[in-house]
Amino acid sequence: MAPRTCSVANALEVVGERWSLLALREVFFGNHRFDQIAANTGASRDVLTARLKKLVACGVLERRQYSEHPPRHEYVLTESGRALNNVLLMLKEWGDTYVTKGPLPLVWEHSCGNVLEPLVVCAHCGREATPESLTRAATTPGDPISAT
Amino acid sequence: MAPRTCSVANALEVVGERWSLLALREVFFGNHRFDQIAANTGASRDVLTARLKKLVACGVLERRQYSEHPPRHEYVLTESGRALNNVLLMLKEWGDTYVTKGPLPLVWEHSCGNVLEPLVVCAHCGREATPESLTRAATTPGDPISAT
DNA sequence: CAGGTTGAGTTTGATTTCCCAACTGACTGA
DNA sequence: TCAGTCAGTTGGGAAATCAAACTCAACCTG
Repeated sequence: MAPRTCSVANALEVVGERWSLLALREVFFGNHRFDQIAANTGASRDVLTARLKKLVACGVLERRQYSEHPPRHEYVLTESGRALNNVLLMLKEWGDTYVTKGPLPLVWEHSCGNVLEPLVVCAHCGREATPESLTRAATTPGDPISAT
Repeated sequence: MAPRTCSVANALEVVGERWSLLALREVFFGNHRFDQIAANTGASRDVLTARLKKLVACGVLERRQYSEHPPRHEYVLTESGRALNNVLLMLKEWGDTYVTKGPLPLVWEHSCGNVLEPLVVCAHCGREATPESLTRAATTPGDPISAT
């Protein structure tokens, strides 16, 4: 049986390997350079090289030259990379709530002045998207959700 | 330099290994049994055994006996596990938008009747949480975001 | 201009994980 | 009795990971 075709799986093919999301977190934080990313994530340098290369190849990051002599590059987010902010926000929220013990290492303040409590809502009605509020709208026949 | 303490990293310690999130996706889909999860994710059985064990140990899944003779178990989501729905939704959305080619394998319909377009908003003001709308509200001194 | 530092990786060799297929054991159903 | 299901476990080879050392080019310092 072939595994389910699924955008979650596709997404994880690109950013699901170890260190990828942490490297992206650093770029979101404004750390665009190899050594900063390596130090702040704890990834070993060879693996980080491979991850950054892959993220560039997949269009999540862009490798941009910021100095000619010596040639130096920095990593910046593409549109696709910026869109991963939502994933990182929800992962952080889940980690804050269910994993991190003690004081939170980081708290975001939203532009409205409050501490950010992220919520996933339906763009059409603005109500929360809970597991119970969702039903399958369309799939190819023969690929039911509960297929074995 | 020690890596940054961060709830994203903590979250990934628990659900960041390969197959963990896909296994959880299957449980969300109503597939609670080992063989179904193995078949639908494509994970090898030994790795899946280890992942499920870890998710149970971390309180994301619960292993529940549903038959005594023979002893059989199924995996169900805890509260912590259900809270991961948001992460999966955003990963799916990102995958839909930036990775999956061709028709989407799955479309959710929200209870409001529309196709779900998930949006991350601030629970206080209801406006979207974009990278630009966020500033650091509190951190321990000496751990600035851009620390190297 | 010798000596040290920075930045961005490569290389190396040992360790750890992963993958796959086969196997087990307890049972069911024909 | 014989095949099939379920939930793993075992074994061996392939692949990925780790940490530390190394490279190379350029810059900085006195």
